[in-house]
Amino acid sequence: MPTLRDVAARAGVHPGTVSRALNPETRALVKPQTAQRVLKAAEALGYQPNPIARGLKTNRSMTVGVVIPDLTNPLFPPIVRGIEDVLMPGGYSPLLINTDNNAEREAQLVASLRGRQVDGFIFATARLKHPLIADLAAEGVPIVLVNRRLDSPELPTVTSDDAAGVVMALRHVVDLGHTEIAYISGPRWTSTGQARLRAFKMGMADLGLDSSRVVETNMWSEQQGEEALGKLLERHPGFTAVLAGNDLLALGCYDLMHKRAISCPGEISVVGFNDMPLVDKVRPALTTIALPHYQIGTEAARLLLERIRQPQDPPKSVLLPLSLVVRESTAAPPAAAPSSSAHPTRKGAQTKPDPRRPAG
Amino acid sequence: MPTLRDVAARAGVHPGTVSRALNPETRALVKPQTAQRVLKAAEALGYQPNPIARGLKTNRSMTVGVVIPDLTNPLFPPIVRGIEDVLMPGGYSPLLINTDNNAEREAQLVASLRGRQVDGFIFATARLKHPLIADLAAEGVPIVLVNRRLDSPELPTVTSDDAAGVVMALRHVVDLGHTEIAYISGPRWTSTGQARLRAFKMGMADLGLDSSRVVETNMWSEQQGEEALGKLLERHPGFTAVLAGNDLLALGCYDLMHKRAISCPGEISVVGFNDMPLVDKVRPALTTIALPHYQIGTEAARLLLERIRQPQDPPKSVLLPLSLVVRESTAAPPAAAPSSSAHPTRKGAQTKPDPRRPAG
DNA sequence: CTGAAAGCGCTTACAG
DNA sequence: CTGAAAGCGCTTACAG
Repeated sequence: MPTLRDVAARAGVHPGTVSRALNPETRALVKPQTAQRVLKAAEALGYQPNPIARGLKTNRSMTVGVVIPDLTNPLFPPIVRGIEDVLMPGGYSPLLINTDNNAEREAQLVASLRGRQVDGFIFATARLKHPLIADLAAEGVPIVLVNRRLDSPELPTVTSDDAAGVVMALRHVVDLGHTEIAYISGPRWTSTGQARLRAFKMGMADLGLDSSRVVETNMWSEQQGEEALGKLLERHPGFTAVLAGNDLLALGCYDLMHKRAISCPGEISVVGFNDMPLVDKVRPALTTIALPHYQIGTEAARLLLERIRQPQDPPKSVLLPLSLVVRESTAAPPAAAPSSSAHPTRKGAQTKPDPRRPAG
Repeated sequence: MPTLRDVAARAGVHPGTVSRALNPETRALVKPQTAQRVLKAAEALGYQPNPIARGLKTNRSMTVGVVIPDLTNPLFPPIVRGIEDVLMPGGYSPLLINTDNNAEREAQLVASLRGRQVDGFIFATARLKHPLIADLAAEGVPIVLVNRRLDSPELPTVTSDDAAGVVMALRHVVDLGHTEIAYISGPRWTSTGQARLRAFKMGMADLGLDSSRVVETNMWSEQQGEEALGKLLERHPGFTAVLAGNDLLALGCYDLMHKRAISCPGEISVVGFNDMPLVDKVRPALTTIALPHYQIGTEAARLLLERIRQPQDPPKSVLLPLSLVVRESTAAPPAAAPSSSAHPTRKGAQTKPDPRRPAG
């Protein structure tokens, strides 16, 4: 592999000059003709600068850490692709680590990434209390959060409007005629779990509906979703629709309903959250709130690049819009067809049926 | 961040000595007591060696390129996790790139990885003819292939036994009573597409069955699977079972059958290949041939580490076993119940029904 | 067994 | 505008 010296020799200039000519930011310092000569020599030799050597000098590695719970959770691949597709053209490579929701493992892997001199981090694993991330931020390490926030400090974040999503889901089932609605909440130690639960309670109260049918899980998993629906059926029977904190929890509901031969949406309607890849393929295809996964990744990467390149600019955050995707897991409640008497206390809900779906 | 010099100062020795004491491979060169002192000083300072500086000297980056078609294809996340889980404890970090099956994009991204001085590559994108990989191999770059091979040269590869898998699938549907069996082949420019198609033809011939109901696709995609089933129905009607070259093609069959209201497995049984995550969740849950995805990743990473550390050892390959997973997409053919008269020409097929499934 | 020195391939003040 | 030089944090022949 040719080095700077080789290019310098061929162009008949000093290596320092080659360095300046090749870097677009310093090219202005060298006479245009000289720059031309250098560029041509570099081209002829197929010269590629060695980022390791550059990194040693500039104290940057041109890599960033991307911290996710688990790549095999279908939510993350599109986000990671979005990150890569922005980072790589920007000259940065992502270094991916999976924490398996294990704080110790996370600390260890993050330490190894710091040892590799990563120039910043994208975290998809934030808990409301997260000393590791808070400490990193305090040290001035560029950080961007995706999906979830910390309770403090204010870090640049790419999230979607959790509350608005829950309200959309709620309005959808209410429009179908449901009034007895249960909620399976994700863990309260995540900002998403907390925000979505709050939105459910407020939304139900606004509609004058009973918001006491709630079970909280302590992880975002299918297993927990299955257990949660079991608890709901036991403790708060009589509901005809259940909103799940995310798609994994919703799929867990499917598992239990399959075992107990409860029909979905015949007896109980289910709404998820996230629109993970493939939830359109399950039966019944899942009605859910869609996040722009890929875009979450691209925006996060863009934000991080900004933090790295202009560290003193005030940190920006991005709030992405979401949308209701109506599929097969929601329908009118059994027996009581949707009529005005079926939802006696509704105030403020739009009665306009969803245009993508035949009424009733 | 403390450097070697800091440790040396604290331990009262020369930086060279610190380097030797800290590296397990050279530790024997320094007096045990000195080594102890150095280790303690390093510990006290929280010293972490800088891999960038080391890499500059040793001409290794401790990174490897991992080249896949597209991370959002559910087949790859478990493989990538397997790779990471072996590489990272070994001190290496994977650098992931997505080619989108675009040779130009692949060449460009591989070049950027080489610029980053990766110490080796794992390719999941091999075509039978693949000059890029062949050239890299000729240069002596450590390479491991997963899933697919080149026609030459012999590179270390982690694959599963494609032919055996097809035979398992075939025997399964024959045991259910099918004799009119179609095949949707993946692209012939991949070793997997080629090997599986051959195995189907040979297997059918061995059973004395008609193996002419074949359509070849030019990509592994749902879309192509849907089109292929359409062609089969048009050109070779009358079959009661279809084996798909992989799960994506099988899911494409589902799409067409859903549109045309063809019942699966009522009218046509479908068998996939790969057991991608989530194909157990689709309806009907897909009967398929399961690959040990995660293990493919771990084995590939292990093989690559061997190639990097002992380049002159002869290259090894690994052939992983697969297994039939019977779910809901296969059943006895319609009308003709499985009886001896229904498969007049069977020779050599085991008639023992699959134990995991009630007969007929 | 340990020190002194050179050097990996770059970047960047400092002169001129 | 360009050259000469120092140095980023390591490793590793070479002495002693």
